[in-house]
Amino acid sequence: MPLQLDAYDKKLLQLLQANNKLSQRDLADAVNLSPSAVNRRIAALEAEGVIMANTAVVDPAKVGKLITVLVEVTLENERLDLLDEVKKRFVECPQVQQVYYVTGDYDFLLVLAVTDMTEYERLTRELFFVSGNVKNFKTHVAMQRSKVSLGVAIES
Amino acid sequence: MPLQLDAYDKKLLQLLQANNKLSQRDLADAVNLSPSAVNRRIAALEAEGVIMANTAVVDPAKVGKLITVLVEVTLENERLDLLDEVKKRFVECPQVQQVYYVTGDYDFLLVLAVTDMTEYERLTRELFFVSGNVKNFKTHVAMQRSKVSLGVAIES
DNA sequence: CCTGAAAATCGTGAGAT
DNA sequence: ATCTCACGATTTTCAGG
Repeated sequence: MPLQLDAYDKKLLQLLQANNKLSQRDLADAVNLSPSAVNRRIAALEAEGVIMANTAVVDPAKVGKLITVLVEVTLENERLDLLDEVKKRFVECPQVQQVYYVTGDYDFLLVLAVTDMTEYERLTRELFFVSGNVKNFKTHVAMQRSKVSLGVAIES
Repeated sequence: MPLQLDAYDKKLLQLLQANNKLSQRDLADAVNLSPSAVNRRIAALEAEGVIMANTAVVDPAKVGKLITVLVEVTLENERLDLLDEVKKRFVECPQVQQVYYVTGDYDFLLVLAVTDMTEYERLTRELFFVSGNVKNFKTHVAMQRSKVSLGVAIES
């Protein structure tokens, strides 16, 4: 499943993860290919799903989301349909950035970007109490977001 | 510090978080402005740091990073210089996607994308044992990455 | 602040290697 | 697979409201 990526593809992925607004000409210069070769390779990487999305990263603080919260959630019951129901609720909440279903002493880890603790408290009600399937949750407030990316290390 | 963003800016941010490759003309149509107005506003959002980066999101699995690991790290000593030293090590590691310094019963939460558990084990040595300031760490392997984004909810 | 047009730059497909 | 070239589209700047 890890596809065949040659050195050109890897270099392009590194560059595009850092800045996907680089022109295909500049990319071409950087990797020593022609612009049209770059164009084709990027199209292929997108078609194969290696590049899943192209996004602007917004600073939460600059749009009023001053608080990042990490939440460990433990379920009452892990029956598949109940699990999916609660997962769906997490995923669809716009303040929830990330949802991981994990091994270990809790079931989900959530990352949220919220305006203030009042908003967070309201969300806890919507996300955890309404369902009835959440046994407990533990809240951690992030004092620092020292590194926040989705960047993947691409080995040369 | 939450800047003055009008309805146009907010709509543009929503659209660009979903897809920053939309042409300025399409954006202009979507928000009912001229393309050049859109151009100016995006430039301003980038200059103000509201848009922090423009990135291609890579599927970790497609480039061989099959495992996502969440790690809770507890330090021995939170003296500022020691804290910065260990934080720096975390941030600079390319397999580490995210570093949060948090309140609660541990100090850091890390998100890593790794090839396999062998690579993770090697990294634990580099990141946790070499420093000497890590009291303990708890590893959670993500069975599902149900939602992974840096998207911020922009209230209309 | 905006619009609209001109100028510069860029993406993309055709054809040849 | 690749490159070069040319065309159409896009971005960007600037004059005027």
